[in-house]
Amino acid sequence: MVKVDQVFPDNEPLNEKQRQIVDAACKLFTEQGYEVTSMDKVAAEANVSKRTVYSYFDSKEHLFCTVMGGMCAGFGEPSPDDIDFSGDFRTVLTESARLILTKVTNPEKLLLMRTVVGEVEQFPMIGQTFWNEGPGKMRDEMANYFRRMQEQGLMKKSDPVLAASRFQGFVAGPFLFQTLFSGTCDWSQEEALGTINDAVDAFLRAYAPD
Amino acid sequence: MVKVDQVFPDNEPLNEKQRQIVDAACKLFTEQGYEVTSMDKVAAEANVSKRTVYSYFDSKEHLFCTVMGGMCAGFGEPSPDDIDFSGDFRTVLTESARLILTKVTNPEKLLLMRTVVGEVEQFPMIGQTFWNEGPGKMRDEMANYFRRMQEQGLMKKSDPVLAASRFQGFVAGPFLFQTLFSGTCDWSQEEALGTINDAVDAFLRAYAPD
DNA sequence: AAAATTAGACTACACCGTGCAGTGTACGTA
DNA sequence: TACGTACACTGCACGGTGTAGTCTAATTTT
Repeated sequence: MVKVDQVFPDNEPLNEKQRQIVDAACKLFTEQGYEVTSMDKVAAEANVSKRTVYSYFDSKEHLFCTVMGGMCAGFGEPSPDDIDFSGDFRTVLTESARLILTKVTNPEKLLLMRTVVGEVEQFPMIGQTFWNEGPGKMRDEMANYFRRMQEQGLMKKSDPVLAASRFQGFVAGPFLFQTLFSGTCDWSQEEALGTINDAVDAFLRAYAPD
Repeated sequence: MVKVDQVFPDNEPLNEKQRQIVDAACKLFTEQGYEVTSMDKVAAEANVSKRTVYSYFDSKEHLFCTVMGGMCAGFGEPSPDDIDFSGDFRTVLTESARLILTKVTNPEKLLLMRTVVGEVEQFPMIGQTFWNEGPGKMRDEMANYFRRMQEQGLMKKSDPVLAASRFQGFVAGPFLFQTLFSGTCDWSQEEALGTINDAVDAFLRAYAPD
């Protein structure tokens, strides 16, 4: 089993052929999953011979872990580190909600999420990486922020990690659950982004300091 | 493509062999997914010859849709219909949160959820069925309840469907997202159930009438 | 010229779905 | 009791297909 942290071992930029292969693999793996995607399809989609694919990647597993590791890192962008946590509570929550919703309503990121969920049983490291780079990181950053806010008396006392995940669920749940499970969604991307104020207002009512 | 609503066409009880096959298929499909599960494995797990499997199910697709349809129906149990919506707001919310969390922390139901997410691209009907029997039904029942509460002035005015999905995300998000994406969870099942009051209190603060 | 890349054949294997000969069992008939 | 029959089931082999990964000889690029 190839480990995700073995991929991209150095920071050498990918050459053109590698780029084509990785792009094709990203597309096919996220659209069809690991099993259904064959190395022949990858080579064809990349306009490259199968032998060239194998000259850069030892095996299908290796290729899969490489591209998934890269996409998990990409999922983390834009990063919660970019959020300005110095504004007032409402502003920070609004900015955070926007970050969450742009990801959760992005079609490519949704394909990635679906693939991660579908393959995490066979490739546990992928799930760990995705979580650590994406929702887990966001959750922990927000939890730290909530902790500071509570210490300053600007937020109701409560478990910061739990509150942070509740915020994520509160903001993203309505769109993410339906999209993941049913493959469709009652709301468009614009409608989803239009619910940010509603979510922030409600969350503020729940977590305003006593 | 076999449609889910073609499965279990009549209500004849399954005989013993059928039961063995369906049980084995449920186990393997949810543990490994559609592609990795072979009909030979199903037959072996069911202690039945492959020929017998094919005497009851025309194809692998047919078997998959049958067992997934059955499991989606099973996911709906216990049903939101069983909730007593006549109690006060807090009681109904607590009961609903318990229903959600017992499902979301149930290992077998988690395997089913993961499989649905993973295969919904290849089998869209499965996703529809799962949604309609499970989270979608719960959401709509709660939305109707919220609408009635708002009409009676017992709940803050807001989009009932959105509020219902927010409730689901608020209650289940902290555990479901991490379990689905990373394959692990920071909280045990007991700890998750222990957060019900916290969730209900916070939700009540957010949606108390003006 | 040397290195990279190509197309395509090839191996070894797994899988889906079928065909078939033979076994076990229940039940009806002499 | 003895026989015959219907029927479900088994075990195994097989055709056709798809796939991971290798090999080679030719071609292109540097």
